[in-house]
Amino acid sequence: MDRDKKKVTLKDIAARTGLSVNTVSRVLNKKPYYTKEVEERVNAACKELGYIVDMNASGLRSGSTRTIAILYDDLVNPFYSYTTDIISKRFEEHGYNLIMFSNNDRSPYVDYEMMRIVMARKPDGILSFLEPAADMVDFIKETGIPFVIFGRDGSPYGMTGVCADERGGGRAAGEHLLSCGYRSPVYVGSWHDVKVCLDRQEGFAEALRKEGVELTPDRIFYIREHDFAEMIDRIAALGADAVFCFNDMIAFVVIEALAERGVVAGRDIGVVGYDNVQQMLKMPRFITTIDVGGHDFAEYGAAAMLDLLSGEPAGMAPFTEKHAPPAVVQGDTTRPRNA
Amino acid sequence: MDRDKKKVTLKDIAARTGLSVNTVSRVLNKKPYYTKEVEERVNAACKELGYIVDMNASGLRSGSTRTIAILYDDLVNPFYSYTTDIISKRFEEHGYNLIMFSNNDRSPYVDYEMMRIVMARKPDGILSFLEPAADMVDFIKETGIPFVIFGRDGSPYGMTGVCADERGGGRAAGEHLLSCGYRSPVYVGSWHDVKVCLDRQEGFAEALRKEGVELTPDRIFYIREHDFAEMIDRIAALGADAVFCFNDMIAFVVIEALAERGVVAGRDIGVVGYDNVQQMLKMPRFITTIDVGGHDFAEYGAAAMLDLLSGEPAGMAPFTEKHAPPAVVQGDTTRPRNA
DNA sequence: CTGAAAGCGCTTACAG
DNA sequence: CTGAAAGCGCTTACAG
Repeated sequence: MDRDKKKVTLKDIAARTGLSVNTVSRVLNKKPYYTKEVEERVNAACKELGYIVDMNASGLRSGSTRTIAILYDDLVNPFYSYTTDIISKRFEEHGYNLIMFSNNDRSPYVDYEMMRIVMARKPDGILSFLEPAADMVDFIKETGIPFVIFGRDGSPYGMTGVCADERGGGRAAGEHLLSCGYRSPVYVGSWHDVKVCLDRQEGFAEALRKEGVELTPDRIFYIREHDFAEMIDRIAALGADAVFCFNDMIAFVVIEALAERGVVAGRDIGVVGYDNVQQMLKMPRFITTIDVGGHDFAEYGAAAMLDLLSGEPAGMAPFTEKHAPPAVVQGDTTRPRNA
Repeated sequence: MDRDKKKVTLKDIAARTGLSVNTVSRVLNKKPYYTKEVEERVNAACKELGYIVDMNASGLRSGSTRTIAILYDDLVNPFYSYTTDIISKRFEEHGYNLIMFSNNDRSPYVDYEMMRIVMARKPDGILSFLEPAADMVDFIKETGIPFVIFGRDGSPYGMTGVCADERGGGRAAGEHLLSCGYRSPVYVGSWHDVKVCLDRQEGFAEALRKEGVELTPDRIFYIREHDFAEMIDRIAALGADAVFCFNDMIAFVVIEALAERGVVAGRDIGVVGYDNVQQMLKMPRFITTIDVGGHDFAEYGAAAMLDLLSGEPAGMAPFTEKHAPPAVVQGDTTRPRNA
């Protein structure tokens, strides 16, 4: 293993073995037609010289870079980092590496500026935690690159999306709050135009309506579109007795802000989040949340992408058909109230 | 913007403008020597045809791929995802993209198998949350690729490492536990051979010793090397009244396991973590932990890498010289005891 | 200021 | 079964 400071290329292996670069390449890529003896000579020389393939050169010629782009807005949310961790491991097993692209929290959308940077890397596939902007849908399809939207419904775009039963999750949250005796809840979403956000909202409203509680527009907030302090003030002013949040990260900041006003979650107000990130972090249970089965969900997303990459249609059964529906995980932030 | 399904290359722009690919390339890379008129023609054609550079081809020829490799073992730990998020944003501003490499939690080390896969991508720089394995130090140096170890001391390897005052953090934890009246603490580290883990341990032991409390070997555990259940049993059997954990993620599982045995953190036993991940997640404060200033720390790491990439020596002042020392953040998991 | 040629390190046809 | 040639899409010297 006497490696040189200068980089070792196929040419060096060819010279060392007396073979052509062509043959060396064929052996390393396990293409048919070479003798056992040649194979051993090549492998010995590679080991001896410390040969490492250049995937950039390989990708340029072959058209496949063996990379997957991951598009996200907030890696700190454990829902994303947990999913990314699992997905990256699965991809690495298949010889793919992940390239990360953050939209710097600008919006919940993949826009042209972002796609430019992504396309410059010529990924074999794109896994996005963001929905495509309306004017990007055709662009993305025309690239011909497998595109999987994770945690978002793909059907509005005619794309492969991996999501769970979002309405069902919202309903579960609503039913839980009602069963605890909360009668005056509000919803805190992320963005008004993100479909999963609306799905959870509608499922939530549906469950409330069934019991005669109306989720009127003044009880619906989008944290990314409101001034935060003002939003908290209005929730307090409404005399809300419960908050259903689009996800746990939103719930955390809401709980914190309410606490600063002396309103304690679980005691003075009920709070339900979504995603069960405390389990992903192996934290002691704290928040009442909706669990969609994060581990299986991530695996399912990885499988969807690998299917597309192997040229198969994304004809997977929806996640909800093969897995348990979203379920309430009871924490300290909701409790039965004296009616 | 009538883009074609087939990819648009410099050749197409050259044909469209009547210039050579050479000139087009020079304009796009803002190399000196071209007229304003040529520049405008090139830009118009690029926009019209939807040209996007191929960074693989560019990197192959120029020798710089504009990518940074990130090496990690556990992206779910918010200390890593938070840092990665900040670093990736900073790098993207400078035209670099991140490629992720997980060692699948095998060990706290970068080994040859991992470096092979990394090197195949020809990154311009490597930012590692893992220390290099002993036999990898020379190999890594010989690559000539800027290598920054984040959250780890680089000096044992003669490499650039970004870490805070780890001994000081351990001391702070020890002093805090003593000041609360805990007299019989244990330490739960990660791996016995990771320097920061030992540094925190030694700082901790030092603070205890000063007050006549000895951290004997039977009171030191490494979670990655012990059977977990057995470790918890032994902590209970020792009659420990406090636990200092290497980081918050370890503290979380320890708190959970103790709770299952009816030992409640904050009530029956004091627990101190490290990193203040609850703040990174904007969660309500829960655990007592040591804060090193995560945001500045990440920025500092990004700056160290960017310095190296621009050819400057990594002659930065140690993080601790320019920032506040590690400090205790009081949570619910420790409280003053009746002496 | 612009262009023709060479070459980065591979893989892909195509010959033999 | 192996090799010589071409080419992926760029950028880098080098001419003019």
